[in-house]
Parts: sequence; C-alpha cells; structure tokens
Amino acid sequence: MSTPEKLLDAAEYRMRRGGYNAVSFRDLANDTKIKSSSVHYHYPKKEDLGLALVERYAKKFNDGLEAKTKDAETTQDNLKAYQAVFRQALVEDDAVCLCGLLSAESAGIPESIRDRVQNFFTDNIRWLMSILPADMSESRKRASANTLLAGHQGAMMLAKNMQDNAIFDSITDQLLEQVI
Amino acid sequence: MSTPEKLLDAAEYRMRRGGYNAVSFRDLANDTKIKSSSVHYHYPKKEDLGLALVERYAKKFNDGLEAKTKDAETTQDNLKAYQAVFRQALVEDDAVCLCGLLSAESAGIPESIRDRVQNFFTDNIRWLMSILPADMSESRKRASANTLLAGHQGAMMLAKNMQDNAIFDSITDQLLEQVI
DNA sequence: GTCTATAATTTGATAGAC
DNA sequence: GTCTATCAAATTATAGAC
Repeated sequence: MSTPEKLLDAAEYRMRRGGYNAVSFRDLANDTKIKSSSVHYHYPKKEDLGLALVERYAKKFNDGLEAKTKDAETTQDNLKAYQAVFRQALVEDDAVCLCGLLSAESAGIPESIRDRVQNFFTDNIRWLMSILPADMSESRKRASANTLLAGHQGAMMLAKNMQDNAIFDSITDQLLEQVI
Repeated sequence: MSTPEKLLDAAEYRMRRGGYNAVSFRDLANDTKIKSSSVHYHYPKKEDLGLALVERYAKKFNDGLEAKTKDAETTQDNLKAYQAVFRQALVEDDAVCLCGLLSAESAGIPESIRDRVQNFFTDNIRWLMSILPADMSESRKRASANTLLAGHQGAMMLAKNMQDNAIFDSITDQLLEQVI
C-alpha cells in the first residue's frame, strides 16, 4: 500500500472517532512508521489531508452506492442499497460517517472541507430524490430525502453511542418501512 | 451574570459549533474578559469544564421538556413537546445538540464526559418509551424511541449543514406523523 | 477571584541533507 | 521520499502575589 493511502487510512480511523482535531501529524507519522516531516511531504497542510480524506470517503460512498444499485429496480431496492452502504461504513469501520461528524464540527474546520462535506450531503439528497416514486411532488421528494438522510446519520450516531449496531438496522428498517 | 455562567455560555457557544477541541482556555478568557488562569480557578481541568457544560445542557433540556409537557395528555402532545425542545436548542442557539456532537467525537473526549453524554441519550430513550402508546410492546417502544431520537439528532445536523431550520421542522414533522 | 509569570507539551509547519 | 533538526504558536496547567 502506498504511503498516502496508509496516511489516509490512519487519518480516517482517528478522525471518524475523535473528530478533525483528534488527528495530528505526529500521530499519523507514528501510525505509518515515518516522520511527521514526511507526512507533510504528502500533505503539506492539514487542510490538504482533510480534503483528500473527505474526497476519498465520498468517492468510496458513491462507488459503493453505484455498485449496490446496479440491479435495483424499485424504490425499495434503491433504499435498501442506500441503507447497506451506510451500514457497511458503520460496521466494517466501526465508526460514524466522516461527513456527519465533520458537518457537526463545521465551525472548527477549514472552509474548503466544510464546502466539500456540504457537497456530500447535497449529492445524497439529489440521489435520494432521484430514486423516490415518480408520482411524488418535488417538494415531498425533498422532504423525504431529508428525513432519510438525517435518519441514517442519526442512526449511525446512536448505534455508535450505544455500541450496538443492531440499533442502526432497527432505525433504518423503520425508516424504509414507514417513511415515504 | 456570574463568571462560571459566563464561562459556560462562552464554552457552549464554541463547543456546539466546533466541537470539544474548538474550545480553549484562552478563548474563554478573552470571551469573558478575564485571564486564562482565572478560568482555571473556576474549572481546574478542561474535563471539569466539559462535564459542567454537559450537565447544564442536559438539565436545561430536561427542564424544558418537563415545562412543555406540563399539560400534555396524548402521545402526540408529548412528541410535539419533545420536538419543540430540540427546535428551541437549534433555533435559539443556532447550533446543533451538544450531546449529539460530543457523542460523535466520543474517542476524543474524556471518559467522564463520554459517560455523561451517553446518559443524556439513555434518558431520552427512557422518556420517549414512557410516553409512547401503552399498547405497544416494550421492544417496539424501544425501536420507535431510537428512531425518534436519531431522527431529531440527524434533523438538527442537516438543518445546520444546509443553514435552513425549516429542514428540521420538515423532518421531525414527518417523523411525528409517520413513525409509530 | 483575579492577576502576572511561567512551565511542559503538543501541534502545524519548514529548511536542508541524503 | 524520507530523514534530522528546528521553530513558532497554541494549549493545558500551576505557583504565588494582590
């Protein structure tokens, strides 16, 4: 694995657990067995690192969504895929959504990262609206997309807080059944 | 206003926008026009400050809930009150829930604060279960309580991210209508 | 309770050799 | 690309005078 990849892995691990300021160059250096000055070679400023991290996270999320919706036909198929991508992020990494966390810390992070995080959310909403039933009005689509996104983010947060991933399943199943 | 109150106000303002590490003793000192060593007189360790802040936040939340449910009779009355307390925290302070944010930053904060935050959530769930219809099973009560809590937290997060408090209303109205 | 002074550590960042 | 060496600033925290 390349050094930048190792660095992003280490940074993602730390950031998704403790937030933006829970990641320091020295921590990443220790994690990857190089010196902190070498970390700066790959990511000169912390903002560069954070931006690359959100970029990679969003790409992985969107790629996962695309893969899982390949054979999706109904709205429920697509929503199951949406749920599965967040579930994978929660269960495989045992951590909350990077963008959810950074969004909450909004005032404490560089503007460029804040903007990129917001983009992740608007992309989520646009995609959700695109797969909701065609006979729904645009405004009802938007309302339900917001509820689904918020519900999934909250579900990750609560599951992590209670250390019980079944809570994520319970909440998101209920959303998929009852929210239109 | 007493100095501790001023300090907690300043700390809450900063922490609910940028997270635990976005609050420094020097910032608080500048905010309140005293020196950072004087801040330490009131809150010797940062952990003391953080704990007092979560304590005050939880008390204000629970007091608000109690006040707003004084004349509540139905489950919907109580849920409207629950929604209103979070709404007030979002709109009046123009910030997300302190406990939601700290929960997300869980690995980056002292254990005592982490525990107190988790307590906020278990209290929320217990209360929600207590006001749900008596004919629901305990497990269905728990599932719906989780969904409602997660939904409200996610709604605050998304409303703040999109800078549109109407999103909070839209999401939580939908939850109150459709989630049982 | 607040101040001055200061210590100890951490952090983001740079210069220059190899 | 990685290293050694180093820096300036920020941060948490304490001692002791007023």
